Amino acid sequence: MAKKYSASVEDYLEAIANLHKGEKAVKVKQLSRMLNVKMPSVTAALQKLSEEGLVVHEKYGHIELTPEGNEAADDVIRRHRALSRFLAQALGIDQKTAEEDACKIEHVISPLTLERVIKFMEFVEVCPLGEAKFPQRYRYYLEHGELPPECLERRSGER
Amino acid sequence: MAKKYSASVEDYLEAIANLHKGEKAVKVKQLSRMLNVKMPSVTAALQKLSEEGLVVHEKYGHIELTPEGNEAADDVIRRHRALSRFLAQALGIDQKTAEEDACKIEHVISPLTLERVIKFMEFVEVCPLGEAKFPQRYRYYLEHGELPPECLERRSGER
DNA sequence: AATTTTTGTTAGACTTACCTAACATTTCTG
DNA sequence: CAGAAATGTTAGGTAAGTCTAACAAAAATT
Repeated sequence: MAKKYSASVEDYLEAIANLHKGEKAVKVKQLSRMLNVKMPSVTAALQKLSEEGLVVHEKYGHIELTPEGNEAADDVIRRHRALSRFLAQALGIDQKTAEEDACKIEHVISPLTLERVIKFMEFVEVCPLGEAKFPQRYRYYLEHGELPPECLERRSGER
Repeated sequence: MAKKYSASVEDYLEAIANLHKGEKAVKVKQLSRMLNVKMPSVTAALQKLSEEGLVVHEKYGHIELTPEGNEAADDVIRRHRALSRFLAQALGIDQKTAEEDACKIEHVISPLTLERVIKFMEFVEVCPLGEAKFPQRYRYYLEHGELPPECLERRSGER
């Protein structure tokens, strides 16, 4: 259950799974472009992944994930999605940066923290109080550098 | 300004800076323990760091940071603190896990995301509305698996 | 179908960052 | 202060993961 793979291995698995969703068969070249790596590096990586039983790849042939590889890939993708959503929606980070950071953080985040990130999103979406407007207010704060009017009104006397 | 160092280099700089705050001179052995690495690895790393002008270290002697090394270390520590606070305070993660995750994420987070993490904490602390109680409510949600009473009361009719 | 182009692989090298074993220096202690 | 213990260094190895150059197979083109 949920072995620990290197960042590199996870990247390959993730990329293969994502490419697999397109109609065409997954090729070395595609992976090479997607991962910003030269083709020989892909070949070498696939060899290792095959030996480890995560990928099926015969010389010059298609690239597929084994059930185990698929499971691992799904896990990475799950982490990736949760993180990029969190970064974009909760922290108001632009899509591109959110993607990039998710790509890195997904390899190092602990299961507990991931779970909490997910819970956080749930909570924000579900709680009907001010929190529902939380992201919007936070955006305002980001853009204007000061609290939104509805927050300021009540400030005096508090604290 | 703010060059890009490897995770390993950042770890060494951070550890040296932190140990430096104690009274004693920083020694190889301490670093070795702190970073879970054998002594020869430390020696090798220090050699490289010396060559790069980040550390001053003569054979068998004390270990110190150059101004440049110090600046880099401060930067890492800044990232680390912001992240561990965020994880602990905003996401309600236990101190130990927050520390561990911060240690990893600090090496890969983008400047923008870091800034947003910091801004998020500022906002939560500063906004006088429901958001001030946000972390508490979120904790409740974590512990009980459902929204706190004050949220539930207003649920009907909304959406 | 033969040739060119594209894609994939092999071979071999390099970098980072670790390790163990053996040796050297410092520091502690009797 | 001399020997023992602790600390530090050197030498040499290993593993991951990348690269370039050269070769091989497959696909596309005429």
